[in-house]
Amino acid sequence: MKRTRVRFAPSPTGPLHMGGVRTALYNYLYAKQNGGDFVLRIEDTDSHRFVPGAEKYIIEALRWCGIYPDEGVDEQGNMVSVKSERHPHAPYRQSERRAIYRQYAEQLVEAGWAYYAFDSAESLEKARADAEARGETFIYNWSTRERLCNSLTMSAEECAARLKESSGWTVRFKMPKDRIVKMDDLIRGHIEVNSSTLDDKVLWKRADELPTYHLANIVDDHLMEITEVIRGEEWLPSLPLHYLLYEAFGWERPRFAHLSLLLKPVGNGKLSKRDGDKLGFPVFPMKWTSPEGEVSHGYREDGYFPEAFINMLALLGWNPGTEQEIFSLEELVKAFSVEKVIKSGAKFNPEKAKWFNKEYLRSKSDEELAALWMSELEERGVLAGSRVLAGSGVLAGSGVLAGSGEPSLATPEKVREIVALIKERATFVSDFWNISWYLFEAPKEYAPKDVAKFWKSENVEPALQACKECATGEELEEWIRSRELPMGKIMNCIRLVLSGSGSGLGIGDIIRFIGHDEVLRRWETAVEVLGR
RNA sequence: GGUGGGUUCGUAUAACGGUUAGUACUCAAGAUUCUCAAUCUUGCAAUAUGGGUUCGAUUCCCGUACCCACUACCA
Repeated sequence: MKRTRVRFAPSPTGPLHMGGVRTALYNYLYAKQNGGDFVLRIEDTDSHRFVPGAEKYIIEALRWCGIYPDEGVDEQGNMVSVKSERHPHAPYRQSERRAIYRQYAEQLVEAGWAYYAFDSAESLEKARADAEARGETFIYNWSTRERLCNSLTMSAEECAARLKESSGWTVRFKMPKDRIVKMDDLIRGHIEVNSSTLDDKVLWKRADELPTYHLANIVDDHLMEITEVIRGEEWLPSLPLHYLLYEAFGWERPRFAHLSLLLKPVGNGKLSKRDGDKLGFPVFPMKWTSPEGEVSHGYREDGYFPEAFINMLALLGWNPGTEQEIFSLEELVKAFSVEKVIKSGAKFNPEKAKWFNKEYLRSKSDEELAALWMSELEERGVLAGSRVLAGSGVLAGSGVLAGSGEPSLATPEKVREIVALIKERATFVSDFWNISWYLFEAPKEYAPKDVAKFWKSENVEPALQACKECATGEELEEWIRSRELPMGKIMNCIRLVLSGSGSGLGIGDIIRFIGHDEVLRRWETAVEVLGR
């Protein structure tokens, strides 16, 4: 049995988007499930579209997701250029492999599977325009190659002379006429295409003296002993070419699986960078700043847990056939199967992404969540031991957590207790503050709508009296009940005083955290601001 | 235009050719609570379309419509 080897081969033309992450994930799951290798290869044969930083971003993004390539990337997160036991197929960047490809292009020409073409960009453009004028479509293949400028239409001498000139040349694949190419896809099943409809694809580019994707890809997949190619659907139309290339080289071909595309949440079409910015959700795993300075959101910075992100992505276009929805990476490795990958494109649903994060958030321990929240609390200056407000150098004195009666700051212990109280109400750690800020600071203003509703003397007087006499939520309830006063109205009046609005945590909980003295202090402020 | 792929509630999806077409998200209602959130219960809501094969079709075949991808010396 051959060892399973798959690869993820992105092009560093920009940040990896979530569709790319999903492709990488499926490859990774497939490799691990079969005890095989997951290789990362960088396909940078397009020198014009190269974007600095993109490669680094891709590697970092995969690491954030917990996807570590077995081959191609070293422990420091750099692409490997030198062969070693761990990385026997180095280099893994195609630009560093340029010397390898040339011979294969020539081999194909010698074997009659390809030919040299000398047509200028202008002449091809003209041919296209002429065809269009006649209402036809120009296609460089069996139907036209006899009339164009290539090694098939000129003498060997002339061709040799042309090759010596600096004018440049390309190598084109000589797509056979009328061959039914029979293909099999792990996801889509059997597919047949008549080769007559295909064109003579350029294999070797004159422009930068590099192979095109098609050549480099097949050569590298062969050299790197790839057994399964799992890639995006956009490659399906070139699958016949790739089949024929394997045949031309006489190589055993890998098995193929073409993944459907990720579609935008509304309307049609594939998910693009623009949609995210427009509809307010990230399409990238991490924040990305383009060389021009344009910033795009990332799941990481927006507060998503990598496990939630990965889980959500895994179920977008695949499901195990059971009703389980929450999967760890290890569970995904066990449950995944390419055959169950959905054929049709999946519209991405940002709401569901949030739901996943919420699920993961509540499954985390209070300690872990508290730890994640600490830096924000520190910046806000409400933490015991962090006296200085970030940037301002002002002493933090507004913290009022229960204790001595003097304004006091939150201890890690308190923070953990607060987290336990609020985590079920949050989707992100960044929601915590909005939910619980009034446990750390006294409200400075009061929601007008709730003031109008609850700040009435028939509520205010008993509410104040109750707060003076009771130290806990239970006592308060008993106090109100025994006097047969309207519970909701009185409680909301108190909540208004304590939190500045008519909605939020339970009164008992608030009092427990801020203490009785602080309750009375907040009453003083409220009466001052709102009158009686 | 050509070639290929696709089509089950709004979204993601389930259903050996036999199910009251299931589940989750969203939404709505009710329960609960001092409010909100959470939670629980209930509800709304789908097999694109026309033929065929079959005792029986979401499932198999053909046509149509619609959507997507590809159609570069991009990947």
